[in-house]
Amino acid sequence: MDFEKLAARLFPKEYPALEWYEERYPLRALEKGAEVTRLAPSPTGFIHLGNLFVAIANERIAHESGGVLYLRIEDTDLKRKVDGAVEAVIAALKYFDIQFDEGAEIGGSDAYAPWYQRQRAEIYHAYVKELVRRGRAYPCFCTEEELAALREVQTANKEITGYYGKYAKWRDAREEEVYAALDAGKPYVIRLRSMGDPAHKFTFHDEIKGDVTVTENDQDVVILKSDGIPTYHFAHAVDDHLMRTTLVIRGEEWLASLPIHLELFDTLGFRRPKYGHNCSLMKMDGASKRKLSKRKDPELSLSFYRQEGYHPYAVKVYMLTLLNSDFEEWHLKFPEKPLTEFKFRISKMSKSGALFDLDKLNDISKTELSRLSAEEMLAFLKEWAMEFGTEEEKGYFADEGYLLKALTLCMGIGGKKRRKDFITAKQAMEELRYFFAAPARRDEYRVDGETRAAILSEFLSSYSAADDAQVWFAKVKEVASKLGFAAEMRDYKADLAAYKGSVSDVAEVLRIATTGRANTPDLWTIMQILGEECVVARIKAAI
RNA sequence: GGCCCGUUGGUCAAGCGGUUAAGACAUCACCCUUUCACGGUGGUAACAUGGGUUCGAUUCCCGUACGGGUCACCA
Repeated sequence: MDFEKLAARLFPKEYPALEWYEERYPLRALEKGAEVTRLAPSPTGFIHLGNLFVAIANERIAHESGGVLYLRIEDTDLKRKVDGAVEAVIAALKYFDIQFDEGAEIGGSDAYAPWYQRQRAEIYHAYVKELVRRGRAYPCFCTEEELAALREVQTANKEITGYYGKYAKWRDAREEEVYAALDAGKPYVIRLRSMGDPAHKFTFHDEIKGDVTVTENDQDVVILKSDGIPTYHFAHAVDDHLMRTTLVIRGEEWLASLPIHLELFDTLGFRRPKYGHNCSLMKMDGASKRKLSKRKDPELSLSFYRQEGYHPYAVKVYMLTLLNSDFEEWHLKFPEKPLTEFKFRISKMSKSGALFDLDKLNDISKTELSRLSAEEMLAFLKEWAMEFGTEEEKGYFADEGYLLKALTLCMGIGGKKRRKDFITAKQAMEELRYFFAAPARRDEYRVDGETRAAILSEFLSSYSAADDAQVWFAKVKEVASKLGFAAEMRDYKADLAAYKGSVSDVAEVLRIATTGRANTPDLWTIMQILGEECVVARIKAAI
């Protein structure tokens, strides 16, 4: 077989010599030890927690080592492409504070562009042509049906499935056959002529998994699809080499195809990058664990967390606690320190998959939200409400001073005495509702209507917004004793039968009448914020 | 099914041949308290399993079980 002739036939176009690409995309001038990492999503428009998980690891390692994080778009599969997906992915990652240095739509250096694989077709062709010329790649005219039939036979014979060795029909096809097929205009793919020996196993050092045994690849994998676009495997090799990636951190689902990638790097004469295959985030599905899936877990998409109003910082903190086991302790010790000061290490990443724990995320969210200053909280709530809130909720921001007051005095935001009432912005807006709207009663009264009316009227008769907290509560106690409730909890507990209830029952009636709910922050404070007129009106309405 | 990876409380996890086997979340009890939230104190709860190696194995080796990943012209 005349490979030179075949290469010219397959790729009539003259491409620059491969050395030209090496010079066009030179080694990056970075400090020793600096890692170049990347995120390479395919534009399906869907990005979930698992993607963020990997993204944070890549970002931390690149930036902590003084390196670079870039964004490449793997749009080689037309079937999966969704319009506007790239923008959606970038927006989602930006929301969670993933800072790229360069890449698609990032606006940094374009020295290693283009960033979309579809725009890199010529580069791939130049390399494939060279491979054909060297006899290391060849055209294959098998149809999908033929390949499916082959798979069936192999499965029936309990052999390894795939296109390899004696099953690689076009691997050593005669020249006439190849040209006949070409002349007939048959569609074809280009395959790698693998030189691997499946009997040969070797140890590969993975940055996360440690030493793993891998078997040499002997599959003549497709490197160029019939539409002239490379498969992931080939694009990975060419792009990560030319973009000078030093460390590839990706999901462990890629570990199985590592032998292919290694052979590709080697036959192309590229220096292999380091690899770290991290475990996927898992989720309980009935009684068993399984990795997060785009299709099955829409509630795990990043947009879901935005809609719910989880604070991006909290999500990031949670991801980091899963990513590096000692992060949680560090963050507990230095809650004020910026996350970037934590010594993130790839070696501290877990080898086994972690189960996503919503309880834990919620706890972290409450804590982080309670640490926000009132102004930060206001800004956070506003941003969320303007995008996802109801019209009513948007209206809460008409008087920001009032909302700020409610947040500070009542919810204890930004103060010393912190409450942890809120998990999400969505929930916070619901909790804040009674500051703005007449209470829709959510919780039921426990005392009967008659007593209730008596309590409320009695309270109203002496209520004054000018009273301080002590005086106010003393008056509530008076109402209690007047109506047969214990003014002191101590007395009540000592002799349950002697009273109709305690002052807490009286307070509950007042609380529900003014806010609609049995559980709220300090009632006196709430009344101070609402103002006398409003309180009186609400209580009257309740009577 | 073949190949690869993993297995410490319900969950995330420290541990790297000798420990009363950390810590966090969840859970339970109590304290604080006009409710809730916060905070405090304490409790329940774990080395998958069988063999080795060793004076001694959670830790090292082998098998078994269980869980996960992967076997495309998808990434």
